[in-house]
Amino acid sequence: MKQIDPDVILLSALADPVRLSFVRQLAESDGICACDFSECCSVSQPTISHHLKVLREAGVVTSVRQGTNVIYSLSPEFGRRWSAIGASLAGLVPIS
Amino acid sequence: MKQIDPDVILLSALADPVRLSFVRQLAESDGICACDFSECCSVSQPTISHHLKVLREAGVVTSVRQGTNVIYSLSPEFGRRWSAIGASLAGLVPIS
DNA sequence: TCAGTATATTGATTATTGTCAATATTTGCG
DNA sequence: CGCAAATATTGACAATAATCAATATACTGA
Repeated sequence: MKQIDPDVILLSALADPVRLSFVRQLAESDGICACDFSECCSVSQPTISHHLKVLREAGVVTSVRQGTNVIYSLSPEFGRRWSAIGASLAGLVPIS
Repeated sequence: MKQIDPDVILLSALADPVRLSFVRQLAESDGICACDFSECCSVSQPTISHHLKVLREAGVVTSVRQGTNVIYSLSPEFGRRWSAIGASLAGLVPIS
C-alpha cells in the first residue's frame, strides 16, 4: 500500500538506522556533502543516494548542488513538523 | 538486520498507517480496549494484536488487563522520548 | 469445571524495503 | 569537445514486515 499520510512518510524516512544516522549527522552541522556520508555506514554509493532521496522526498532534508557535489542539510521545516506531530500524539506544546 | 537503536525501534513502530492511527486515537483518550481498535482500519484481530505488541515493545503504549479485555494507553514516557529525539535531531527544546 | 468471550501466538503468504552492480546523468575543467 | 569526478537511476535479489486463518491462552460467570 503506497503511503499518502505525510506523517507516516516522515516517520518511515526516519525509521531506518542508516537514514537516522544521516539525520543525526546533519543535526550537528550546516550541510554535508553526499560524498561524506560514505564514511559512516558501510553502504554503497547508490544506497546512500537512495536513502538521501527518501529523506528529501519526506521533507527531512534539502539539497543544493555545488559543482559536482550535492550538499544536504536538514530541512528548515523539519523541526516544526516534528513538533506538530508531537503535539498531536503526545500533547506536547507545538512551536508557535 | 535486527534493530538495536531504541530510537529506530520507536520510529519504526510509529511508521505504519495502522499503528499511527492507533496512537492518534490513544492520544485522544485515557485508554482504549483492544476490541475497539477493530472499528478503524479493516484489519483482522490478529493483526491488531500484532500492531499493539509492536507499539508496546517500542515503549509507545502500555496495557493493563481488565477482565477479558486489555486496555491500551499511551506510555507516560512517550512524550518525553519524542521530545528528546526532537531535541537531538532538530534542536528543539526538550521537556525538562 | 465448562462454555463463552477477548486477546495472543503460530505458521504461511504476500508486499514492501534495503542493498548492490551496472549504467546513466550532471558538472567542471583542459 | 572529451575526460574525470560526483551523484542519480535502473534492475535484480535478499531481507524484513504486514497480513490472515487457524489455534492457543486467559479470564468470567454459571
